[in-house]
Amino acid sequence: MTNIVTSSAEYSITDLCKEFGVTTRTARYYEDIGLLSPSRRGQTRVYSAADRTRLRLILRGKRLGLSLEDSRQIIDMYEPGKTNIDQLNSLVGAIRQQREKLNQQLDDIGNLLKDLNKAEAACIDALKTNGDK
Amino acid sequence: MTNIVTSSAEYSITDLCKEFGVTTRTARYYEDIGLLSPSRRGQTRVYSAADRTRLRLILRGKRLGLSLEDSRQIIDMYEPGKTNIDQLNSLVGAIRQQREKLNQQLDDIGNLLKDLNKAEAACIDALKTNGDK
DNA sequence: CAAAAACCTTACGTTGACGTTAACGTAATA
DNA sequence: TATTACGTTAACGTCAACGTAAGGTTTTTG
Repeated sequence: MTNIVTSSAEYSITDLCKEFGVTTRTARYYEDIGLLSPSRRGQTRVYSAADRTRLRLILRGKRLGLSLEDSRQIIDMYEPGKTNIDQLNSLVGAIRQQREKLNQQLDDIGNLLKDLNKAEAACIDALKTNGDK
Repeated sequence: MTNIVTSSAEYSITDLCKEFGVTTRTARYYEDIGLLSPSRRGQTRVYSAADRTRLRLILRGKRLGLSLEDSRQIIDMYEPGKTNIDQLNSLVGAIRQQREKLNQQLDDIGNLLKDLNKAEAACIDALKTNGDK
């Protein structure tokens, strides 16, 4: 259940997981590998809005077929904490690489959608032709 | 569909795999699980244009984060060999489901691209500001 | 106040998608 | 003729991303 007193949002592990349709095992696993790091109240995990956002980004990545390491990279892009120039430069490179991959995906999706349209049309046609046999 | 003069192109396993940048192990594995079924000349595999197309579709699926089983489903859509009406209907359902997933992906990619643009801009800005330290 | 619910850690198990090694056959080539 | 290149099967290994107990606290609820 959500908290009224502390207005800055907090989530229990089950609440958060239910919201995104993943198991608690998943959230704990993401913590194990350092993708999430909720604070603690005693032993119990307390997830902040920022944690929630990170999880959202991770799952978006998954929908796109990214590995968790890919997602980690991308999420790290949002917080270029270390202002080392070399790091920034390689970051720009990584960003452009990701963008190329995404453009390839866009292309693939377009083609696949076309294929699906054709397949559906053929199906419906077969249903019509065959429907009155 | 494609074939007019039986332009029977043939490919060896290494040629095909080199063309698509996968290992022969991969092609054999796809055969193991029934995703490819090249003919044989003696023991040796002989891949046809149709086999090549199937491989291309499988790899396109992979780029989109599909599992091999997903790709199998989709590829099977292209050959609705069995004109059972129930199958056709469920096929149409599957097609629409895939389309929804793809639309979700389109949305995700759009957002991710936006994020990457922002991240890149921030990087470049940091480089400019910091470049003359 | 007892039982159920929700939290925790630890640790072994599983699945998909191949990698890798071994052991061998065949065919062209130096 | 021997080396190289390409083909084969069989089988164990690996890695990511969790699933699934097992066993223990704490909190909530009837």
